[in-house]
Amino acid sequence: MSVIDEIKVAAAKAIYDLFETTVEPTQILVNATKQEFEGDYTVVLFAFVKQLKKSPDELGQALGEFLVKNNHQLFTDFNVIKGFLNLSINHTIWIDFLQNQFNNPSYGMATPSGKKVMVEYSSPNTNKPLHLGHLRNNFLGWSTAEILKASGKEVMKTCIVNDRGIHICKSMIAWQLFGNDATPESTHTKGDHFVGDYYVKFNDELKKQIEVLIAAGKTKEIAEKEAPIMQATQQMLLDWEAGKPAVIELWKTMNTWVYSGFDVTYKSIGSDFDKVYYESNTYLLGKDLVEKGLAKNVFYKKDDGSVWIDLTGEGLDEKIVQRRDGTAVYITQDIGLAEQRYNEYQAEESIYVIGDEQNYHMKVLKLICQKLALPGAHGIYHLSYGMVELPTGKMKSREGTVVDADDLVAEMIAISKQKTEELGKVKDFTEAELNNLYKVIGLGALKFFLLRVDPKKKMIFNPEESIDFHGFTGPFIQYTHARIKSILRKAEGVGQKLEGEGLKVEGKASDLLKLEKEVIKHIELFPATIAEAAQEHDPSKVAIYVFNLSQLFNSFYAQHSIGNAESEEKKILRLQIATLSAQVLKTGMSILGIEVPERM
RNA sequence: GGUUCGGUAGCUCAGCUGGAUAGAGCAACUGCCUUCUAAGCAGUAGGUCAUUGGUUCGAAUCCAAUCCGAAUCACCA
Repeated sequence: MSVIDEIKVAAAKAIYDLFETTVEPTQILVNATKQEFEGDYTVVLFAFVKQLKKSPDELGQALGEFLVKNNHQLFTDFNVIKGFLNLSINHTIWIDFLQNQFNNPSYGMATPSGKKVMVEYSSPNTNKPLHLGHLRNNFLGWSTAEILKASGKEVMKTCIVNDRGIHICKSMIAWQLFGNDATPESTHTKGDHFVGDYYVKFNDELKKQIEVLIAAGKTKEIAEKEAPIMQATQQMLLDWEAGKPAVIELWKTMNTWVYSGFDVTYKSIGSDFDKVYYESNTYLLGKDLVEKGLAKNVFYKKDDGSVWIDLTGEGLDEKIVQRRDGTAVYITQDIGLAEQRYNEYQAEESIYVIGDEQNYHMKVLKLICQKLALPGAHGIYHLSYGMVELPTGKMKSREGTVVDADDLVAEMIAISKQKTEELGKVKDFTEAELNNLYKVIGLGALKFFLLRVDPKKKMIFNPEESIDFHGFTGPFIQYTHARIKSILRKAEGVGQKLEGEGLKVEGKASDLLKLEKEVIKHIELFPATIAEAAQEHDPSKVAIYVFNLSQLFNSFYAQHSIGNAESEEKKILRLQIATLSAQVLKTGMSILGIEVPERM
């Protein structure tokens, strides 16, 4: 139990003992005491003033006296200021905590609860390379999954690849027309970029053909439909659905190219999946659910044969679930896939990491699943994230303003290389060690930048200014970790003492210095932070936490010598603080998907 | 037009289940490397928390209205 929880329980008991009034511990508000007041944690009293018919000062005084008297192992002192009961925590609490945890490599990890969660993230199109928006999606999904694991859940990461449909046929047609049998190998191009280039070529050609038709007097709409390249694409989609061997063969070949490219990118950014679904396998799902829905009167049929659901009662619109020709629409596939995944895995929560442009779609999806009474419906959760925009506005592929994921990663690594060389601290590293370090720092900066803000907020990415290596950044935390490890290496001789009998407190606990205590207190909040981040599906909580811990440790470091502490006892205490700080920074960063180097 | 989300320092963001004098980072300015890594630390300056009203001991936080911005409301996916 965390210290804050202990305070809540003690305060609830005190209120019961003093006033014979039952108050739930969760109703008691406990905050960190503001710097300018004496104390560690503060109980806010106003909430109980009416209920207990006491003035805030009276109540605080009575409660404070009772708590200090009856919980002297927890509290040492108190003061009451304007309705706030400030409590000083017994230093032995912090020392004991430190003694128990400093050598625990899994500190912060909750015990497994056996509860299953599925996280779907990264839903790439096989006609476009990954871009900056995908990076936010990938980092968010991956990190959310790790945070859930750390909070005790069993997590399955999944991906759904959008590998079929009219847009996929576009790059296939363009390759047939303009490819001249070129391959990624023959052109030395990464497979996903190779295919993506043909998608661009398709659009260029289409534009030309439309202009010709418009010049011949057609309207824009008609020209778009009648353009020969578009008609060829429509035909190819029909051929694909009919399973025409030549088309399937081409489709498979080009997909292979794309996947080999994606693999390289996913590997470099650390994304992995326990299960990958392909839309070409799932796009026919959900049809039987349409029948069931009709039977249950959840859906209804219009005169033309199309099937709909009326969600106007929920403040939404009418939504089509099956076309008049009997084919399924996008949302129908999603319903079918939701059902299939629940049947396969029975996750109690199913998290979809998808951009906020699909808020409406996801709301409808969940509602329909609930109305159909699918077993997993209740657990559907849309982890909605805001778009990543450039200072010039939204990224637009037509205007060439899309920030490519591979390019960006390469640029980050180049910047970290340049900065590292300027500082010149790791000149003895081997070539391989250096390259690894550049990658760790560059990717760390990028991931931290994309994860440190609230997922649901849209963010602006300024390539020139956004990526800094100072302040609230990944490298700042990596640096703090590296510096701690340097100290620990130099103090290796006292390692046995650290792990042996440990620190003797013997009534000297009261001489915990302010910054020593502040660092320990913050470390003590780590499990609660993970639990909160898991609860809210919000990695930024962890990013902010590790940043604050780094700041605190750096202040501590600047003010107090660790290796040359005033006494042997202090030295051991500070080494333990340093050890546990490094441990927590490493764990915290690792669940964000960021490595921390031993040296930098 | 309907729905949803957002508006906090010059910039990027925390804080939002109501609590003490609204916090960080960047940028600007001052100091600190002959003792553990200065990718650091200490400090100065910078705010009508979009606006107006309401709820109450107390509002950046809750409610209402207004203004501004975004997303979405396809027999596309």
